[in-house]
This record gives sequence, C-alpha cells and structure tokens, in this order.
Amino acid sequence: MLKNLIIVESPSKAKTIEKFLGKDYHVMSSFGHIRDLAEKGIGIDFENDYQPQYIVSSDKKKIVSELKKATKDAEVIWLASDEDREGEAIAWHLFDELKLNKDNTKRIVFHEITKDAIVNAIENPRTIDINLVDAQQARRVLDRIVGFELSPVLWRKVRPSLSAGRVQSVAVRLIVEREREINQFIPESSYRVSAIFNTKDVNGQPVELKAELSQRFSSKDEANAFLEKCRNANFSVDSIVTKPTRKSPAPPFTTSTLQQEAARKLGFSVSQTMMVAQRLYESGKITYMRTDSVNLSELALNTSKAEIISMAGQNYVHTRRFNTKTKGAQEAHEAIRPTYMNAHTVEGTAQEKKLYELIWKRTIASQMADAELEKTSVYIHVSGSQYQFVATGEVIVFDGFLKVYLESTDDESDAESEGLLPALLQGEGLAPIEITAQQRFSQKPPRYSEASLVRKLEELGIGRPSTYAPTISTIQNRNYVEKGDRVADKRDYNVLKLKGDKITDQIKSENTGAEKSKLFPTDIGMVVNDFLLEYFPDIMNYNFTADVEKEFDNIAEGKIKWTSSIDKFYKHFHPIVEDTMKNSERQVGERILGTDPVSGRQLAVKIGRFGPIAQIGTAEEEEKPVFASLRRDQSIESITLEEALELFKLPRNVGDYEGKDMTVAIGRFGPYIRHNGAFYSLPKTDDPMEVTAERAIEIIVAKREEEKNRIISTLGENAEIQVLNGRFGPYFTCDKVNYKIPKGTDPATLTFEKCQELMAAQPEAGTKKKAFGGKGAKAKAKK
DNA sequence: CAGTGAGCGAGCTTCCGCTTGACTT
Repeated sequence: MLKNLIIVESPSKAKTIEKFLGKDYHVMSSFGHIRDLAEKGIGIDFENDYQPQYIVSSDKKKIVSELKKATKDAEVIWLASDEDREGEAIAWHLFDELKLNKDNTKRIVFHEITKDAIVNAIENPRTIDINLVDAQQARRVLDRIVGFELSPVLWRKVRPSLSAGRVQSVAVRLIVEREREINQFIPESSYRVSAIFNTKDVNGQPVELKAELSQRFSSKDEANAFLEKCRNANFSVDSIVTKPTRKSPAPPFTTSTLQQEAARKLGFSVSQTMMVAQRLYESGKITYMRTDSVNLSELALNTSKAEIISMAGQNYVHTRRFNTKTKGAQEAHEAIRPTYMNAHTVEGTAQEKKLYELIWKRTIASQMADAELEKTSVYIHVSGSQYQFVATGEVIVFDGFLKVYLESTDDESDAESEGLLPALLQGEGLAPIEITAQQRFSQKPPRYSEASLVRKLEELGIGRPSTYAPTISTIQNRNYVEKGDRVADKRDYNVLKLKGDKITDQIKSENTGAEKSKLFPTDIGMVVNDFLLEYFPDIMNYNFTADVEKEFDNIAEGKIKWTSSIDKFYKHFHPIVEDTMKNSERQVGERILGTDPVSGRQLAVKIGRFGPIAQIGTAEEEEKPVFASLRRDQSIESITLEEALELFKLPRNVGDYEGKDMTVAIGRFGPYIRHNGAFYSLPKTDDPMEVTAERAIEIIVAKREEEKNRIISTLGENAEIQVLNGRFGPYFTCDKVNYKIPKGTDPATLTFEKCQELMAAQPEAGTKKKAFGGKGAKAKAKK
C-alpha cells in the first residue's frame, strides 16, 4: 500500500519533488486543469443559479483514471497545486472528480521547490479554500458568457467563425487605436542646434567638444537668427557641474519581461521564447517560466551571492528582494531564474544557450551593486544670447551590475555614447568649428510588437503569463491583426550650418518610419472593434478586467456569493446581446470615397464576402455595380479615391498571343498574366500597370519551358504516375498524392513497379494543417 | 492555386487559464 500521494500540476515539478522525498511518497501530476465547462454549448445552467457543467475532456480521461487508481491505494493524498486562484480550483476539481475523502486529503502549497519548502508545507497542511475556488468559478463562467454570447453576434453581424472575448477583444482594441493615432499623427518640426568646439585634452592635444543648445527653435527663421548671432559671438565656459548618479539593476524575469527582453536582445517571437524556456524548464535548467513574480527564493539569493563573490568580489554584492507591482499578480511561483546559479551556460541548441544566458545575467545582475556614475555638464555661454550650449559626459566610477547586464529599451532614440569630457576651466574661451541647426520631426507613436503588446496587457492587468502567447496567436489566427513590416518613407529636412563666416542652407533627405515585425490591424479587425465598442463599451473598457478582478477578490474573501456576482453581470449583459442581435445593422465597414469621374457613380470601399473591395455604383441602381479587390497592403481605413480608381484599371488587356487575349490582374498571390485559361505569375520586378505584350509573351514562354523541364518521366499505361521536379527536389505523384524519392535514387531510372513499391512503403502522408497554435491542437484533442 | 461580390438557406464556428504532447513540411 502506498503511503503518500502528492499531486502537483506539472510533470517536471513532480519529478523534481520525488527526488527530494523518500520512498513513502509518490508524486503525480494533473497536467493543469483536469476538467472544464462542457465544450458543446455554453456549459452553464442558467435556470439553476448558473450551475457550471464540468466535463473531463477526452485528452484528460486517461490521466484522471490513473490518478483515481493511485488515490485509492494511498493512505494520505496531498493536493499540492499552485497557491493561486486557478491552483486552488485545480485542487478542488481533483477532490471532486476523484471523489476524495476529507479525512485523508490534505491541501498544501509551496512557492519554491526545495526540500525545506516541501517538508515545511507537509508539516502545515490546510483545507481547500472554497471561497478562492468560487472566485475561479466566477472567472471561468464570466469568460464563457462573454465569449460565447458575443461571438455569435459577430457571426451574424460581421462574418462566421469570428470570436470575441474579455482579453482578445481588448488586445485588438489597443492595436486598432494605435493605428489610428498613427494615421492621424501630424509631425511637428523644430530645429535642434549643435556645435563642435575646438579645445585641448589633458595632454594638450587638440580635441573636439560636442555640445547641444538647451533650446530648440520652432521655426527656420528663429534658427537662422540664432546662427546669425553666433557669427560674431564669443563662446566661453560658464560653469562646470559634476554630479554623481547611480543606476540600479532591473528585477529578475517574469514571463512578460522575459518575452520583452528576448524579443529586443535576441529577436525571438513571444511564442518562440516560451517554447525555448519550456525546454530549459523540462531539462531542469531554469525554474518555472510562467510566472508573474519577481521574487527569488532564499536559496537563489544565497547561491547568487556566492557566485558574485567568486566572480567579481564582495563589493559587487547587493542582496535585493524585489516586490511585484503588477496589477492582479498572483505570485504562485518564483521569478524565472537558473536552477543552479553557478552554471553560466548550458548545453543545448543555440537558442537555448542564448535564452539561458539572458536569464542567468538578469538574475545575477539583480543581486549586484548599483553602478556608480559621474555625470559632467559643461555650460557654454554665448555672448549676446540668452541661450547656452551644454556638453555632457558620463563616466562610470564603479560598474556594479553593468559588469554583466544592461536592460534594453524600446525607443530607438539616437542615444549618443557620452564619454569623458576634456578638462576645461571655468571662463575658458572656446572656438567653434561649426554650428548646425538641423530640422527634426516629432516621431509617430510606434506600432505594437508582440512583446510590447504583452507589456501593455500586463500593465492593464489583462491576461495571465500562461495566456500571453496564445492570445497573440488567436488575434492573428482570427485575422484581426497581422504581423508585418513597414518600409521607410523618404523625408526631406533642412540643415543650416555656420562654418567660418558663412551660413549654408541645405536640404537633406532621411528615411523614417521603418518598422519590422509589428502588429497591424486588418480591416476586419477594425470593423469588429468598432462594432463591439459601439454596442459593448463595458466589455471593451480597458478597466473591465481590473474591475471584475476586484469583484473576484471580494468573492475570494467571502464577502459576496459568486453566483450573485455573475447574476448581476448577466442581467445587465444578456439583454444588450439580445438587443444587438435584433436591432443592429450588418457591419461591412463601408466608407464612401467620392465619385468615379468616368461614370459619375459613387465609389465606396467595404468588406465583401472575400475580403475588402472597392465598388463603383450601388446595388439600388439599375446598372449593376462594378467591383475590384483591394490589394493586400491597402486598407479600407486609409485608401484614397485615387488609389481606389487605380484598382479598376485591372484586369488590363495587354494584347494577344497565339490568337488569345493576354490579361494582367492581381490575385491572391500577387500579379499574374492570364492567357488561354492558364495563369503566369508576374515577377516582383514587373509593374502590372506597365507590362507590354512583348514582356508578357516572354514570361509565358519562360514558364512553359520550366513546365517542360518539370516532367522527368511519365509511367504506367495511362500515365498514372508522373515523376516531377518540384521546389524541394524530385518527387512523384499518383492520384494527386505526392511521394518522396529515397536519397541516392536517380529519379530518371524509376520504373512503374519501383514506384508502386515506394507507394506501398510510404503511408499516405496526411495533408493535415499545422498543429501549432490553438486551432490545430484543438482539432486533435477532439478526436 | 489566382477569375467572384447574388440567394433556397444545412450545419458549423466561439471564451480564458491550467498543463504538455505528437504532427510534417
């Protein structure tokens, strides 16, 4: 008979704990939640005080029966799921589903996985906190109601298969509103004045001193007037101010900060970071990677300290205990840190190594001393002017934590590296080499990256460490948001330069506004957002989650019943859903751009059945409307009348060849030529508006030649099998199924019999879609 | 695999948070 059975959430954790405890303990894992609301239908009994209908999902049946068996054989069962709302609910679901007995079931919690912590937990068991469980039930039921009542409204009013929810809809809102801010942004320019002076360094060698004017000028005239003044002015050192400053290290990583830093420093996507971190966790190299806590265990503090002493010395040590300030944090785990602080690197893939080193540096740095700096500012007086130039220099007096790690920032402001300034004396005269007034423009707000969106969501208390990555996938899978790049725009700017006695006036050009891997809203994303915002402003409110969290806290403290809290919400929410279903219009996001100068009919853009379209004329008119699809890089929100009119110039007849028309158009996969029922892609270098008949024939001939080379041989009496050259090398096809050719086989020598042999050996490769992300995984779970 | 843009109106889609697999190209 088994003496003690401990159940935790994660199998890796189970493995670690089992090592700490003796033979009397067996540790199993529940793999997270073991049951959930029924997937079919809403899964809530509205007639019966919102009674949730819980079901063990098919992929959890096996683990539940294994756990049930184990609990029957155990003397004492210890429920050791995390100490937060979800963890408490997991414990309760286990208790309920496994039909455990109060007499021999104990609830324990620990925040760090050390022998002491676990032994201590076992010595201090408690019972399941049903109020906390109820807070989780309220959370779960609220999310189900919001998601499963709002989504069908979208199916009816916008497009089937769409979705809405407490978290995802607000995430989309952030992106849509940022895009509109960018569209409406009007850059303002000002003139920044900088000067280069001649002076001497400590050894008497001539050096340049760069300084910037404390004042920016809003107009060219003012800037010019100032330079005129400088022409005959004297420059002298007015004062020298030296100030000591300090820099402190950032706290250790949480899920959100790890995702941000891995994106900035390593270029990882949010989901990539989580996958790599998961592998590090499973191989025991780091602590748990889904956490909102910046707390480090005593063990981690001690081993970090020892590591810093041996690496840099006692004076680099500064033990720090950080406090989590994040809204709604539940702190069931430690911060993300290396399991063993003395391992500076690990074995593994390049990605694993890089991410581990990042985590190691961040953790170690968080326990190191402040960096001490000395900032020197030299103020330079300009005779006859109220303004002064300032030269700044910064010197590191003691590097402290900077020895290992410096946090990155998102803003790409031109941070000029400031070093040591030359030794100067107060009152010393300075000779200017040149003084430049350069026109600068205010910056558009940046689009969100995956990681900066996570940071914003965390700041608003929306979503949890385990859902940041999936949420970002969802809003992209629903096609509300697209990840993409934006090429730079050229912009002219003005430079006035005083050199010697002459002021020159130049126009220069710069690239601006380039963005990489940023989140853009789609037309459908904007239409859905505007619709939800109009009819369900409460749900879309940035404070909605924070407000319901307060409600959940009250439930957890036993101040209110969870069902009455849900009742209050539902009685308000449901009638709005009904009303919107009945009384709102279908949403197509139509925008009228003006009139078509040729026909004089109205030109509008809207979302059609297959995506965004432009339309000349209206359905009410006798003459049927004419349609054209928008290009992928265009949006309903920002397209102009001129751009829309361009779209109707395609398809364009470019002439005929072999007695048939050649037409150029743009399809889903880009521009193409259509000729005699066949399609020929247009290379990127060809402009579909410019292609001539000669060029089109060239492309057609080239494609046919390629086609010819594609077929290596045809086999079988009726040519059932074709051996072909494909993008990934040779292969053969039969009945529309493709088969691999084994390495080392010359495809030209394949016979019909040999192919049939190969076909029998290769099971029909299932043409399933990608399994990653929510959709594929779900489809599989259902089977 | 690209062209469409309308209605007989079947049956389907969907949430957020816990946790790991097993899929090929």
